[in-house]
Amino acid sequence: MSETSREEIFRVRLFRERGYLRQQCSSCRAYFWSPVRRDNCGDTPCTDYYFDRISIKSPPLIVKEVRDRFLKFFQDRGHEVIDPYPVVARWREDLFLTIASIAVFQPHVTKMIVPPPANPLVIAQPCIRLEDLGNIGYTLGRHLTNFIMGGHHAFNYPDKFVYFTDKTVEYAVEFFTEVMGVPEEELSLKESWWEGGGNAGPCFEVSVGGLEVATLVFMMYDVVEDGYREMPLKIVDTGYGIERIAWLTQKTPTAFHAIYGDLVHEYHKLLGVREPPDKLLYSLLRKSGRLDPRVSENFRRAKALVSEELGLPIEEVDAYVSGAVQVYNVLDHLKTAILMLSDGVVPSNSGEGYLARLVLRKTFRILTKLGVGLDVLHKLLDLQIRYWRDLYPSVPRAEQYIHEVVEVEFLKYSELVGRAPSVIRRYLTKGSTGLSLEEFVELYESHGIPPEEAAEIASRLGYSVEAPREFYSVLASRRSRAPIKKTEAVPVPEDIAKAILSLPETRRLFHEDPYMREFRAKVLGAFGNYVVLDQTAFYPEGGGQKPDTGTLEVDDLVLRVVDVRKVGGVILHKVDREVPKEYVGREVVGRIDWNRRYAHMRHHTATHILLGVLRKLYGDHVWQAGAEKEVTKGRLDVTHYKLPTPEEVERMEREVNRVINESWSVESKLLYKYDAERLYGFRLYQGGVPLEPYIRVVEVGGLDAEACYGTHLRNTAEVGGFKIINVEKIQDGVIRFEYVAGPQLVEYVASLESKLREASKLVGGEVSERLPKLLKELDELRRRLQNYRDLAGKSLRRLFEAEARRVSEGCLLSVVRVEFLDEELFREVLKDYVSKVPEAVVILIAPVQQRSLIEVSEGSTASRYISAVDLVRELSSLVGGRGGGKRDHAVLTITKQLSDPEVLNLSSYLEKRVRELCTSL
RNA sequence: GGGCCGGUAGCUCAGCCUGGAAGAGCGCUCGGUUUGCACCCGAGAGGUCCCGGGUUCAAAUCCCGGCCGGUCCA
Repeated sequence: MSETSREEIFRVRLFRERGYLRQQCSSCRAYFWSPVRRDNCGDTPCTDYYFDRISIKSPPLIVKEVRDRFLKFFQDRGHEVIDPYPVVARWREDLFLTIASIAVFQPHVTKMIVPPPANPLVIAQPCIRLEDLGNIGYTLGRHLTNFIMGGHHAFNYPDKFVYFTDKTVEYAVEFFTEVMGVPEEELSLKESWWEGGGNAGPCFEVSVGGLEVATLVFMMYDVVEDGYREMPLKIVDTGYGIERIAWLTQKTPTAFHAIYGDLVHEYHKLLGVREPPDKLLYSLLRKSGRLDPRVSENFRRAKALVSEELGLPIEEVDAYVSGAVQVYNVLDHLKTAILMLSDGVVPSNSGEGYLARLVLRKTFRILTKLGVGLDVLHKLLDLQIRYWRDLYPSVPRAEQYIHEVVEVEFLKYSELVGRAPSVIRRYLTKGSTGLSLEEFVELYESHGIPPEEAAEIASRLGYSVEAPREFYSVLASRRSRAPIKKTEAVPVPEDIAKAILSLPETRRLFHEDPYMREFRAKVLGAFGNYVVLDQTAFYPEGGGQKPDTGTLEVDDLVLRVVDVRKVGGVILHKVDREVPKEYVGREVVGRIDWNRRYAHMRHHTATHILLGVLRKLYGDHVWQAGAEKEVTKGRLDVTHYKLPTPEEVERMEREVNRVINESWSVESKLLYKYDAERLYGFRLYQGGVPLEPYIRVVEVGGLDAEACYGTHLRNTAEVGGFKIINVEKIQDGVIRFEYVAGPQLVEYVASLESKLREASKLVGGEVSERLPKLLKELDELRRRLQNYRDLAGKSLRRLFEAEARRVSEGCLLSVVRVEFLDEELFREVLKDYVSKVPEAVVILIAPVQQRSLIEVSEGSTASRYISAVDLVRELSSLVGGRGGGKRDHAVLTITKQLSDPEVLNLSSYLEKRVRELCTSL
């Protein structure tokens, strides 16, 4: 975009009409607009904060009041109010969390796949951003990990213009001056450029007294490889900082005071932290405008300035501030965690669950440092849950879950902390000079111990180590930013996918009548092994349901359908042979393998019932994390934080079977996306969010409603029966259920019975009766074997003693031949014997079938004269075989049976040789 | 989804790099000592070294595959 046209965008109607001046900031050189002359752009860090000194007509407003005024303002001006979406962006593949109000409409609306729910619209969207997780508190609340973004949006289509820059700026100025009562001359609109999520556009940053309170983005470009490409859709994307506006009206020393009200005091009390006097905080606030307090150097300077101004010792300022910052962190993080948990996140080691764990662990670290435990944690949670009841309706509904799962997480964290010292000790004994940078990294990445903590524990263990300064940069540089590869498995060969682009959507008979087994259709295309029809009852792989198989008959040719795939709206039948082109246009008769399909339908409907039962039993945090429906069984993975007990599993089975017995009807219907969402909420999207304006909703009584492509039974009774056959934890926070329905249940029982029968046959009677007896027998045999081994050991030892000959002062030689091989026993007896007779040299010769063994063992005295391993090497050159060992113990294995004369020769040679070796010293 | 760490006695762990007889502390049992709070002394029991395969005369140790747990990241 050229400079001039970019400038043009910023020259809006209101500026011309009211004589706003375009000026350049003396500090950041950016251009900005204001009705009066100013030296700077009015945003930090170009100015100090002074919003608390501006006289604003609005009374002090809490967050909820600001939100309501914001919504009402835009509602009065023709915007439809849209209910906020969850903070977990389940509808997006590329995001875990809702980071902005516009995220709600990406990508389906911004890519023009689906129209917006209203146009223009306004939304007060709770958002979570964890980028600043480490900086919370230092900026006194300018940065938060959660906030409400007030967004009014207009989507301008090529053929339908709503409004763009002029109106947007007028709304902003009117809102801040008329509704909030900010004197117009205090408004400053800085020209800027916004980019994110693959889109870009010019924007205004609206500031009041140093505080940026809104951003007005005019999204109009796609970011492409070599620059920008104009979008057909021009979007007004605004973000009003609801919390910041509340801060502006309340003029409290920090945004936390404005957001959390009395909770600030109560949290200080519960955490045992001294609350800093307001005077100190205001002084700090003033200093942190021009200095970015996220830079630790700046933060120190700000505190030094405060100390000077108030005449307080720096240590005191330090103590006050660091305590307060910890409290602010706990306030902020717990609220973020509560919001995530309320929207059904289950903490885990991957996905959005990991982010929830991250936030919680950071909080726990502070709590532990402050010496606060579970009881206080529950009180802290209680206070916030009560405080946010009205503003976030999802919070009170999840109250019990929040308490439970936070406790589970806290206990896990405590275990981690308890493990840390022993882990660090292991690293310290390795190197013993302290901890290297490498080791710090490994401690963090493999064990979750942050460097500060590692250093502290190490120094407690008597090592002087400091957390390396370069740690985080090293860590960051390691993060390979490998692009998220979305290698979508190509369902069909690429050339065929291309070839069918021109074909019309296939009429889906399996949706119109899931019970259709036979149908007539016309061949629209034939590509090698693939056939496209004008309509079909064959279900393509999708939604975890396996595809149908069956036959297609054309004239007298019978094609076996081996696979069915969907590309866009076109359904492809893969058959067992090439289909001649001339078949295009002919009529076919399709027959699907009904037993297979009916089994799929049973397992599919059973899956929906089970999910509904699970959500009823555990709560709304139960989300489908994956599912598969086969002929032999169904499989459902769900998010939950602990393995179900056998009693719970029984209860699930009873509940599902009750639903089956009561013959509930199952309804499928096509609904407009936004109607469906309004009716059922986000629980619809258990299996992902279809990017389509109309959604197929499958509803099982009042129990479950899901967006689903699959084929379902008409009535739950047809499921026939239900049994869970396996429950396991496949990942932290994810539980897998496997189950069978209908006739498969009989198959399952039959296979269990046959296994049991086989086992009974093997043990010779009823398994539960025979097994204890067999075990007892085994025990008895073991005991008896032990007796014989003891006996053998004793006689072996007696042999050593009987054969012992004094060959020299330090050597007592026994050469013993045995006719069996029990290396374990040999070792036991040998070791015991030589440990009691230090002069002993015992040579055991065991000539056994394929493998003869010669084992040399020596007492401590004898091993000073003779090296067992040398002796063995010498022997191997004499009689062959391979072996080795150490000075007091060695083994030689010969891969044949030694003959009696050989053994005799060996014995006399050994005697001679040992005598030689002992006396030569 | 990927990287990294770990799995040895009931518990906490050493041994693994560099292959050669399965170890320590705590706990447990018995005996002595003591009867003041982590007693002390002596003796003893306790092992699928996670599983499977490979290399080797020889594998807890080396290599490959898997399972389980943990952790960091996307």
